[in-house]
Amino acid sequence: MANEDLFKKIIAHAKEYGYVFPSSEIYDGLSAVYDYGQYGSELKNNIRQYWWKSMVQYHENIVGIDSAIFMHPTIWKASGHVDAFNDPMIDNKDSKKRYRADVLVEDHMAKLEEKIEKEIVKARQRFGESFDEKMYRETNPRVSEYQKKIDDIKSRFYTMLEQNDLAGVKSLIEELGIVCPISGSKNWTEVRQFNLMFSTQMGSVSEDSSQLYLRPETAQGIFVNFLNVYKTGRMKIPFGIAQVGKAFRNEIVARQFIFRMREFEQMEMQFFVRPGEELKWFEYWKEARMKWHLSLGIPASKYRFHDHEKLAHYANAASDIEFDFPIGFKELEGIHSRTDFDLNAHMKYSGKKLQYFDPETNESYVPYVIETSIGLDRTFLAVLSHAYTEEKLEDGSERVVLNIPPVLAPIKAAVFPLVKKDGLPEKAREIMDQLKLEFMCQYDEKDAIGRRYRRQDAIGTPYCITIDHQTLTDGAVTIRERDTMKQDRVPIEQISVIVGNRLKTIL
RNA sequence: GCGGAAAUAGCUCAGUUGGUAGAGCACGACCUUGCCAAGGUCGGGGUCGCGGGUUCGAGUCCCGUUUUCCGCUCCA
Repeated sequence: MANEDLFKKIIAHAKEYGYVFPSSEIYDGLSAVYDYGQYGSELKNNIRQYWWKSMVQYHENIVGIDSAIFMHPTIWKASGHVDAFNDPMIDNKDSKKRYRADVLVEDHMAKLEEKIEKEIVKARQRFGESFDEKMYRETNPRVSEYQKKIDDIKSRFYTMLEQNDLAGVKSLIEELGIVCPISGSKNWTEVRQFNLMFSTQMGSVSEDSSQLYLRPETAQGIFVNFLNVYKTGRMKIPFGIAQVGKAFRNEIVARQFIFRMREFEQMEMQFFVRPGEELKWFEYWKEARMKWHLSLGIPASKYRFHDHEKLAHYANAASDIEFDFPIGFKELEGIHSRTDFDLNAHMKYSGKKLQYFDPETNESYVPYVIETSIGLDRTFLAVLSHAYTEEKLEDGSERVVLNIPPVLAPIKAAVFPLVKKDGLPEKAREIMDQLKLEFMCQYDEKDAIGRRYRRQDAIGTPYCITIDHQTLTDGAVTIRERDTMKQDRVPIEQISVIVGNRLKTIL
């Protein structure tokens, strides 16, 4: 596929031009961990700021927080992560398929249940109205045989899960003669536990209570601060709490460059609303978030919604904004209606009353929550992969240019003296020293002017400012625009206005 | 985690049947010059991913391992 080649080129470009490096590279790297380089960290910062401005600064009813990565371990029990993120997995060696070991056993039990149901249906047909199901279950030898098996499996199996007895689970699977639905073989690997949460210790004690998790999502930091922010910020529903921060998931397979990493950054906002109004706000935020994406100047055809049919345990509506990456349409942002699941859970586990007193209705209630959760690294990848352009110019030459939205570009302007003599570098330095107070700028006097333009194209700098001999007499410079390669002669005083104007493409 | 492929300079790669590493670009200095890349001279940079083994001798053959890519699998 041509797109795979494109993806490889983007990854190579990202490394070659200081956007993204493999982590710990001189030590052979670390799987699925990446570092942002000198331009990458600028771009990432700019995306983060652009999001923060549009969410927090432009919404009077949304405030931002920055909660710790370490949190009380009980939070992850309340959120459901401790249960949902612990899956025993088993592979079939013949089909190479992987299954959740607990699901295999549960499916087996479901099959036995089905057999019982069949017997009962048959018996009901036979006995007609006089059929007593309860009696039949207890007395029929075949049915009670099945039931005994199920009860036996249940009692052993759930003990095994609780005690983390993975070897036991494996021998149970073998004992039950469970076969792989694909290969039909019983050739199983060992059962392994995949805990999607990273854990670590706090303090020097090795007790259970000191075990901590690195947060697998930032949302919980907002929920547990709901009361603090609501009270101290004098917030009135509907209101939102936003946060940007790292989250960690020990993915079984983390791949595809920075698309799926084990350490990643989320930009989240939890919007608290009156129960019953959540679906209205869900639609509102779906639209608002799509607008944000389109404000970056990336065409609408690159985005689409994907409404979830299968909802997570906490949600009553969910939709993803997907982006057309070189690897296909993939999730970029999720908008979820999380109901009151999280606040209720924390209320239950903490014993604190996480309610809102509505002065309009004089009622207290647990607010419902609409969540917008966008991957910062994924947005970075979306911007970068859309920006990467290989152009064939009229004169037959080629250039590689990053058409990054100017507001996000790492370097806003580059300053060049046309030649390295005749006082041009001095003049250029003068302009540089002024401009860099306002924008991220770069000074370059090496190599031919054309080559310097191309270097800036490759890192996505929207403007190049060239100082020539004439500048010394007329106080004007040449300003060259990245996308069109057009040049204009403008007075020095106007540079900052022109560069600044292009950065105002916000919403 | 399974299967397949790959790993040589910052990048793209060459390196014959095994005989202790090359090119272009990039980078640095100097010279020349200038409005859309690749002038000249000189220079820096590699224990060939890592660890074993075979061999008088391994970038080259064998085994292991790490990382990356593709497919499967998984995915709040």
